[in-house]
Amino acid sequence: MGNSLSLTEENYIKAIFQIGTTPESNVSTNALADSLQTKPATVSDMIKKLSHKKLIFYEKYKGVALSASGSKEALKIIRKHRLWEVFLVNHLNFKWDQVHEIAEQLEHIKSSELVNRLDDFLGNPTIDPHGDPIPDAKGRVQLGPSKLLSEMTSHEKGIIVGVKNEDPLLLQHLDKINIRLGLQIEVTEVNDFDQSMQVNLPDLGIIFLSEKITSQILIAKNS
Amino acid sequence: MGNSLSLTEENYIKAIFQIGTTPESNVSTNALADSLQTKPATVSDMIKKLSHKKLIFYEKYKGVALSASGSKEALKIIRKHRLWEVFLVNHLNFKWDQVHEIAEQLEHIKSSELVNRLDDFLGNPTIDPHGDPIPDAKGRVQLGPSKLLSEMTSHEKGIIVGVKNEDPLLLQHLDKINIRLGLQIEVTEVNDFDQSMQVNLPDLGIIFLSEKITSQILIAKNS
DNA sequence: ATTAATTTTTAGATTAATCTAAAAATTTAA
DNA sequence: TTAAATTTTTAGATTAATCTAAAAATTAAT
Ligand SMILES: [Mn+2]
Ligand SMILES: [Mn+2]
Ligand SMILES: [Mn+2]
Ligand SMILES: [Mn+2]
Repeated sequence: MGNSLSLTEENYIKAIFQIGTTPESNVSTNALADSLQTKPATVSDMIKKLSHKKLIFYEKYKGVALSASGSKEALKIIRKHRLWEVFLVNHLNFKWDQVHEIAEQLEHIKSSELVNRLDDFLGNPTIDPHGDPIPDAKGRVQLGPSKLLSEMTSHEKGIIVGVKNEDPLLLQHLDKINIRLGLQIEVTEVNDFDQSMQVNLPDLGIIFLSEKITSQILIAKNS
Repeated sequence: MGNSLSLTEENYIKAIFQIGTTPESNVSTNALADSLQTKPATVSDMIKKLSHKKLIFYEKYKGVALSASGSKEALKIIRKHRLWEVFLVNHLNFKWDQVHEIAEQLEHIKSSELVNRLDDFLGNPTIDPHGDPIPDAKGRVQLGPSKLLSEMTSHEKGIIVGVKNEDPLLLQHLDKINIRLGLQIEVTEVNDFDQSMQVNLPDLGIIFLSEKITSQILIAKNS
């Protein structure tokens, strides 16, 4: 392995990993350009380079998918990102809406010794502050099955285990209405017209949630 | 301040700070090229850029010195570097010879909130694992007066407060012969021919040190 | 099945950071 | 105080990452 990825290459690999639903599903040039806030022409150039390095599979006009080594790299970056987020929240008292941007920088620090010691220092956490699973040193992830709150029906119960994205405005709003990971939640009513919901939460009682919110909250698939 | 320094610019600013003995003393193009492991031609280009950004004073063929804003930036980077070193040693159990390289990366993470929270988390340390002073949030350093062990004479006593450089081989050697910060040391003999010394250390007793070593060890100037 | 719209790629430039080789200025030595 | 040595700067290229504009391929719509 005479390779060390540049910061840009790492960001491409991570984006391909996160956009691709399954490891095989191809990611389009435009989707990457959107995600990386760059232009399709730039992406075209870069994917040629990554393909040449055998990190992705690429056929012209057909999009890209990560190779085995590409996936391995992606998981390493994601592991670092999420471990640093745990550090920032658990030890530096950041709020969950403040850590993503800093972790975007810290995920590029190169030292496997550092990552593994950080992992131990944190107590080998399995999820990050947003409920996302943390890959272990070998890149393995243990992801419990979950569904969106918006997919639940009246009288269903479950436990909040994650949020779908890390938009600070969403996270701050959830803070404001006292929704956090680990809470038991029960759907008391679903409004057919706009998919808004009334839910019952411990202590808080019944609150109203729009579909904008319920489609961002992950609930453990019980049993 | 519409400025954010690139990683490269930060490294130049830091190098100028560390090479320049006093804030006024001019740093030569070649000295910078050596320190940054690059070529003089490259340095010439970059110092023009930094001068244009008013981070340094520069006159052709006369070398460079940091401006007030340049110094401020340098101190911010050095603060981050040393705080991260403390974290790595005190919380992740790295040895003092393993942290410099990782800190070279971490010092470029941009978030003043992060640095200040890290500072608090670490208990607002005033020195790093090598005895170097840590600038506070306002860039102030409190540096106790010190001298080199090699400058001491027979029967002088003092306390080891730092090492002059962070070469892992030096640090590992000091570990091996059980020399560390905080030890009381007494010069028992100085050999005029090669400036080698015999010193007395608590528990260890009398050991022999070459000038290569004694010129790297800092002793507090007592009172 | 053509045509139109969209997506993707190529062509040609630009910027930051770097290099080598050569010219210019400064410093050191004879 | 000239000449030699050293240092520093300039000139001209290169590489990575980016852009705009235009061409080519694919996909969607008549
Ligand atoms: Mn994140
Ligand atoms: Mn996260
Ligand atoms: Mn260091
Ligand atoms: Mn240090």
